[in-house]
Amino acid sequence: MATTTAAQRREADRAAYDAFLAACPSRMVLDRISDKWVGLLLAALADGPKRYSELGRRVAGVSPKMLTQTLRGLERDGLVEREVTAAVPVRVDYRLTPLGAGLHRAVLHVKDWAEAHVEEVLAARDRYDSRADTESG
Amino acid sequence: MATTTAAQRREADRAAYDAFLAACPSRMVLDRISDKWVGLLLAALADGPKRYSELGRRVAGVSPKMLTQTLRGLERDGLVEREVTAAVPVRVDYRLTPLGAGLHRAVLHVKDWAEAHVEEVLAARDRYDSRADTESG
DNA sequence: CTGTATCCGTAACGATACTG
DNA sequence: CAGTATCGTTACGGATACAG
Repeated sequence: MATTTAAQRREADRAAYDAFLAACPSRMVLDRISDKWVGLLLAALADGPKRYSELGRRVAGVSPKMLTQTLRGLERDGLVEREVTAAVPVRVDYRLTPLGAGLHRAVLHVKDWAEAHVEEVLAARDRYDSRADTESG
Repeated sequence: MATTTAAQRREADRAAYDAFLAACPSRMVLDRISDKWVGLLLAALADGPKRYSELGRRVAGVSPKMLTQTLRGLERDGLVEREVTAAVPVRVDYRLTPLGAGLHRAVLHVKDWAEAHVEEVLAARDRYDSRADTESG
């Protein structure tokens, strides 16, 4: 009965592995910041609290659904704080918590690396693509 | 004819915005590391070169397709190097380039933050979920 | 051993309309 | 203003079979 070994082995691995990942802090955070809008939102909130609609304008292109959804996720993780002011038109402000600010700083390191090395990456990309062209021709 | 203003405005914004994002270094890198397997591969390669199948085992659960696809993306960006040894069973090793090692270090900052603050995040999450339960009850 | 090509299911995302 | 609910699409990831 070794005919399904590879597939079943992978499946078994994946089970144990998923459990492991659920407890893996870096994986959890990587998942968070990999959300399409999280990085933008963190940046948008970095220089002070913003209203819901203000955020909608700052990250240009986000739908209400994704804005709310992303904000909720961030709020759940204690990264942003939601403050409701019960005025005539309701007013809601979002702000980074200290925790959220910390994450933002960590992500900033990645951003710094990116800005410092983007040219090298782009150059590598060009080289790779040219090579691919050459080899197919 | 202002009935479609909001939608069309968003669409227009998104066009300009996508162009902007394409040139945004941090966005580009965030997109890279948001690839489900990039983080794991970076970590797997951090302590030295590995063979294709070795990587497959280290990141337990990855399919050949995703392994190759991710490796190719990394190689294209100059983050990993692929070395083929034309032996009887073909042998292929992958290693981090200096560029790739640099990115790994940047991501490590995020990992460090994650490990330092995972408990706070988890606590926040519990609090949020309890609150949600309470409010619906 | 090291991939490549194909098919398929899921889940993320986006657009829209509607509510408090 | 600040969301929520629903629907459609699409792109990502996984399984499988096959090739060099």
